[in-house]
Amino acid sequence: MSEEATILHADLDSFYASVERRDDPQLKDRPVIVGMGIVLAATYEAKARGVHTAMGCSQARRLCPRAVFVPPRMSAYSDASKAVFEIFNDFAPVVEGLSIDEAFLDVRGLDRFLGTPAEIAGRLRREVRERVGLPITVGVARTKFLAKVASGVAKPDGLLLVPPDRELAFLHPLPVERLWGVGRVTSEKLRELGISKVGQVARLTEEALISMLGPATGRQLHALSHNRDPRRVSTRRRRRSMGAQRALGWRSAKSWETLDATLVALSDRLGRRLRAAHRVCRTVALRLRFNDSSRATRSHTFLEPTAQTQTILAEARALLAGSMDLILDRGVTLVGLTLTNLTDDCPLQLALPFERGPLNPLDAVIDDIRERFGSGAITRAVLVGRGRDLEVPLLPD
DNA sequence: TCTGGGGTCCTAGGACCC
DNA sequence: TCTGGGGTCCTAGGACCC
Repeated sequence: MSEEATILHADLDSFYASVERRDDPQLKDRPVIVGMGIVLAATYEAKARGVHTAMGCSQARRLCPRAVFVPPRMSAYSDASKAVFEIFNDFAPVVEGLSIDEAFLDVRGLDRFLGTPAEIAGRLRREVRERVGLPITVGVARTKFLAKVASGVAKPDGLLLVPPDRELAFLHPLPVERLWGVGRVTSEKLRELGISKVGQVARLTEEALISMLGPATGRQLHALSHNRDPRRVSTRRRRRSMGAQRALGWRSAKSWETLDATLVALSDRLGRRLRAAHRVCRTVALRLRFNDSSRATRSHTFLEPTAQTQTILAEARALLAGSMDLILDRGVTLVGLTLTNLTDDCPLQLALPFERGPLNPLDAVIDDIRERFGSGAITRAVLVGRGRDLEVPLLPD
């Protein structure tokens, strides 16, 4: 871990709404809200009036009558995102995208070429403004966590560097909701105990936090409240699941034909995405939401991975049929499919017994494949692990 | 304050294996 | 046959993130 603040967290402000404002000069001086039905993004004038994402549009209109409502244009946002990430890549050798509109950049060791981290952050903001026409906020700190907190505090259109000797003085007065992993439930638990500031969390022992919030959350909050975050900036890990869902509207009866048509559409969409990504899945999960806001998940794991729409659809239908009682009882408002246990769709995949021993297991696997298929059979190897797959370049003998 | 669509990770119980 | 210890995989639910 670097001793200096060299990690940047760059986050586009009100991304969708800013793109709309950039593309339509008439929106310059008015609050902009993107969404149909619910709010997907809102400019800061609208947010100041209490509008936030996932809020119903009718309520947003009441709170902010002057706002212009715009339907989303996903392809425009995707293009803008690509242009911004190109700039990110000009500024740092390692860029870790977190979503369509934010990324971590590690700028250590670039002083002589590009300037100090603060100078780099300033230039990055100017470039994004000039070349793509969008406002962006950048936080700079020694850890990923603190860089993200810094950008959150500096929003909108800001730049904030937290010097290493000011970290805890900056962090401890902030509300607990700034900690990564504190959402509605954890925040309520903490506030019931009279804990509302990060500094108060930092004064608790790890054992106390674990007994209050469970091992994972307890350990994480203890570490973060002391700004202990050893994660390095690294290029994005592989996706571990792929999903699609459809809201069916509220409190109206749905026919089985409607539900089945929804499953057909979702399976088709996911099958296409899976094949386009050259991946296969082994588990299909059906997700349901009901009139009373309760949820249920039903899943099935195949023996062999698949990317076929028909296989996915058949399993989705079986899972839906198995949930008939629940659906009749509670009324369904949302249907989703999630595919997990994703792996690469390799033309040849072998699972070989893995024995511990002095021999490098990868060498043993490679030898085995060469023995069976000839020495030219292997062009690349992918080690499938829990968190990420590792691609290993192989040199010919 | 009941709401979209896309994700990640954790927990816990049961089946099964050595 | 019973009991113990250690491990993996599957399923279901939940919290959290943008």
